[in-house]
Amino acid sequence: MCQDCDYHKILAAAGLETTRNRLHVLEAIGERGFPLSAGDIYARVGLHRPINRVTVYRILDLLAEKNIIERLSSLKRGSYYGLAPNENHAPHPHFYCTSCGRLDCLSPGSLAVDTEHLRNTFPGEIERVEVRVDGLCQNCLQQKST
Amino acid sequence: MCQDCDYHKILAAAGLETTRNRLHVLEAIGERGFPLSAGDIYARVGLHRPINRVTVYRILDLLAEKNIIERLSSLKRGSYYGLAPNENHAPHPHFYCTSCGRLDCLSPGSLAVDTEHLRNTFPGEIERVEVRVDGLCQNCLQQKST
DNA sequence: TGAGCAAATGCAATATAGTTGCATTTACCG
DNA sequence: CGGTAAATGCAACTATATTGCATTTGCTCA
Repeated sequence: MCQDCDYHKILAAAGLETTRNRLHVLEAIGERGFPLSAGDIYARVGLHRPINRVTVYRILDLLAEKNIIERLSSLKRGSYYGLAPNENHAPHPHFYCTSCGRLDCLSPGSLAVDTEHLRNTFPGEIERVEVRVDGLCQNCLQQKST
Repeated sequence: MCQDCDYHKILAAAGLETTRNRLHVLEAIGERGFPLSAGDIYARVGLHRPINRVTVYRILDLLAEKNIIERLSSLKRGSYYGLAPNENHAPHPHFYCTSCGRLDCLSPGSLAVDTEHLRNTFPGEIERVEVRVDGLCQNCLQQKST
């Protein structure tokens, strides 16, 4: 993710002003193929223009609340952020490597979860389902065996 | 979870000494029907006997590493801990209420995930799959509507 | 255009969760 | 009983995130 998303349009659709910081944050998240930590995003945005750490956190909170980005969890401290599912991106599971700490996107179809039954029977309200696979990525696995 | 687990036996099987602190940590986790945060566990164990925060963290790390307990993530900061899947407990998804912040166990069958295909095709090594449903629990949903 | 205003951002201080190094205590083994 | 390794305690520290308040930015309407 993502060449296909017009960030300006997305922000406007959510009723948010299109500031340079917000665009840079979105670009930082979208230009990598995998979710980033707040610290990573802060560092990447900072390459373009000085920005305050707090501003990054606030933008991330705002974008997550508006469902533009998605907050993802892992076994590491701190959250990761990726573009939220939308017309261009189907919801998909992630893979967390317990060795190198990188979070990767798995293809939407790689792990089928049938939420139908739960949605029909659960007494509360379901907003989203997060599926994360933990283990060793190919790289780390190979390095261990040599 | 869990009346069915003999914690002493479980610790011994993992080659760990059965200290009072470890038993109290396991009891604290097992006696509630849902996973607890490190802070909760620290507080509950402290009711029996003074214990150091660091000791709790170290025991949690150790038990998680030995697969006796399972570290769970949520949208909140910090991890939750529950008894790990074993002969008495099938792996199961969890529900995180974004309003009250409580993490609950869902029944093992409530959300079927077919990992077969992924396990056959994934180039790395898969250790576990964590499935978390986010939304509003029944309680919080009712309180909002009144 | 520019004054007024709300939203966005910056900055410093603080909070929360977890970690590290080292000293002390406990529990096992001969 | 004495020696030794494991477990625990304590203080300091790190990383991540949040809060309150001051300043800047950018939109709106005269």
